[in-house]
Amino acid sequence: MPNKMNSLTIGGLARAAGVHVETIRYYQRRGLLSEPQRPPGGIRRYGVADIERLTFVKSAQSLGFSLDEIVDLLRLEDGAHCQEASVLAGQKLQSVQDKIARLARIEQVLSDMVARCQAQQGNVACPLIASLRTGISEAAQT
Amino acid sequence: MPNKMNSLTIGGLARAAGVHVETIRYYQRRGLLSEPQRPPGGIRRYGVADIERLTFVKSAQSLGFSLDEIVDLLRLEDGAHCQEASVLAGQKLQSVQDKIARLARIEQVLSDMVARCQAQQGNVACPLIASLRTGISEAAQT
DNA sequence: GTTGACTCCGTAGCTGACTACAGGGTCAAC
DNA sequence: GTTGACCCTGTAGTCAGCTACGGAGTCAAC
Repeated sequence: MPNKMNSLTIGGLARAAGVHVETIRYYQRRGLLSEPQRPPGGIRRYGVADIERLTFVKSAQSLGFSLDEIVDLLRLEDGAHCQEASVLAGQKLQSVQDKIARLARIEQVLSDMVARCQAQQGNVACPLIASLRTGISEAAQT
Repeated sequence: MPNKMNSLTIGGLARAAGVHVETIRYYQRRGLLSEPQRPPGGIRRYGVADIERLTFVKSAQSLGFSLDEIVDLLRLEDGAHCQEASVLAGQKLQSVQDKIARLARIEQVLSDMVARCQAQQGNVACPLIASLRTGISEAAQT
């Protein structure tokens, strides 16, 4: 998929993605986004793919990935050879599944709480800490 | 649940929770962990509940929550009145569900990739960016 | 009762992830 | 063909979240 209609300036890209121009440059330095070729005596242009890439970076960040980890994810996106890639993908898969499992437990506790709050008054428990207690022991709920 | 056997020094707590002593003090200043009463001319002691609380903070951080957001979660844990609490819990629930949804899409793409890499050789696609494309449009896969 | 490890408190420094200039070049609309 | 908005490069500053350090006090084992 090449660049179709790369017509955005860096400022336009920033507005479209909801980030600052300086953030885009910073990401380029960090290797999260490539710098398009600059025409001699001209300025660089960006396309829709760049907007989506930035949006992905921001989304992944809010899921608890560091920029270095996001570089890894983008390496997979950009296509690497199966040999190395599937090892990396396996590791990322593991960490994603782990995050999902922990979030699911938090979700359970929160939705229980909201439901019980609707049903009764006063105080209801919200055992978030217990929900993530190390062992993933689903027995033991005294 | 009161403090049963609060026998840890701050150093012991730090070791047990896998954080630095300074981090604990920092969290106390930020309101994530309370400072136990210091006996006159003595030192503070901590218990198992503190270990679990620290572990929860670290876990929540890796799920993309800021310390301020974790303070909110801990407010729910510590018990507030239903009126205010359920509004807050509802907001948190929303953001947790959103995170889970995005992570589930990433999981799908990664596990597909790993599976296809096992089945064939060469390069396989890994459309992570597309998986989070805004609209949650599950049609349109050109 | 001394000593070595540790606590307490305050303040300063570091890292990751931006964010803000400054000074010069480019573009497009008049 | 000028002007105002914007781009480019580089470097410095900011903010969240720690991390390190200094000097005085506390504890427990000898």
